[in-house]
Amino acid sequence: MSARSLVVESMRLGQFMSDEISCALYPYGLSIQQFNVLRILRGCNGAPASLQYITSRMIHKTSNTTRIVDRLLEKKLVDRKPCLENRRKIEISITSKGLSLLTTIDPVIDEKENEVANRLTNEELSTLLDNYKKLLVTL
Amino acid sequence: MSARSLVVESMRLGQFMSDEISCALYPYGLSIQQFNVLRILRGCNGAPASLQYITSRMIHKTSNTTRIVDRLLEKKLVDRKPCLENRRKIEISITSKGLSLLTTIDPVIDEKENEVANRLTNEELSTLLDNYKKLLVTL
DNA sequence: ATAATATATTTGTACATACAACAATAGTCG
DNA sequence: CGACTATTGTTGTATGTACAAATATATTAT
Repeated sequence: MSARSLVVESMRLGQFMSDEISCALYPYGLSIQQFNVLRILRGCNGAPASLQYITSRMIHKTSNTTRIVDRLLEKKLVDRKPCLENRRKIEISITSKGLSLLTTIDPVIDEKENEVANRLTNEELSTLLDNYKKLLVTL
Repeated sequence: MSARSLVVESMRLGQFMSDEISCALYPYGLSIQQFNVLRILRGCNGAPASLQYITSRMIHKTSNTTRIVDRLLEKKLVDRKPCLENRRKIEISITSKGLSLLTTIDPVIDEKENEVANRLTNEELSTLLDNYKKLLVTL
């Protein structure tokens, strides 16, 4: 009985978290995946990233990074250049417009994240994250 | 720091669970949402369900139930009839073909669910589900 | 009874997901 | 070099997600 609940409730919680963040992002015109890509790029500290690298960091591994980056390009939040050393690759980097949008959004997301996390004690939170790790092992 | 992890890791785990189930369903030509709807209908024990009822039970509340039911109809796994008492409503029920497909799939999904759940002790599992409830409260 | 409102479902559009096929380039080995 | 294979990214198609508008019917209030 609990086995089924575990799967269903984990999906439900994941969806809930996703909804909370999507909702907070709505006023800024970003989808959660677009936001995710922007944060990955910011994490590169100026170094350009390949599509492959971005994909490897995304939550939904099979989502189509090409097209998500296309939309960020249209909004001029990222730049895309061919890589000179390896012409199969492209180099993607966040623009200053992208960085400043993230700076605006950061506190909103932080607050949302804290609001949810505060429903648990620190000990509960740490135990929960430990259990996530046990569950996430891919065999 | 853990607050951000909580959100991201909850999404990651939800995605992982979803992937596991989707993958198990692949040979049967059902998406996870289609499977979900079939199980909801089976739970009705013969009583027909409205679209509204089905939507209320789904994990992704905003998904478009009309179109998911359309695909189940094409596969003849469900029936759709206008409701005589209330002509705005439609009555959806699972067909015997749908029921027998579920019977085939059940053990496969059960095994997958147990495989994941067995990574935790019963106590860990029960604590985890309790914490899910605390997190899922909609304010 | 008519108008206003609420309910139940469908349709439209943009975006995302999942999978597979394709094209271009790079690396390897005869 | 030339064929083979691997890597990197793009494109196509079907399905699903998210939101809003439209349609049809039912209910409520005047």
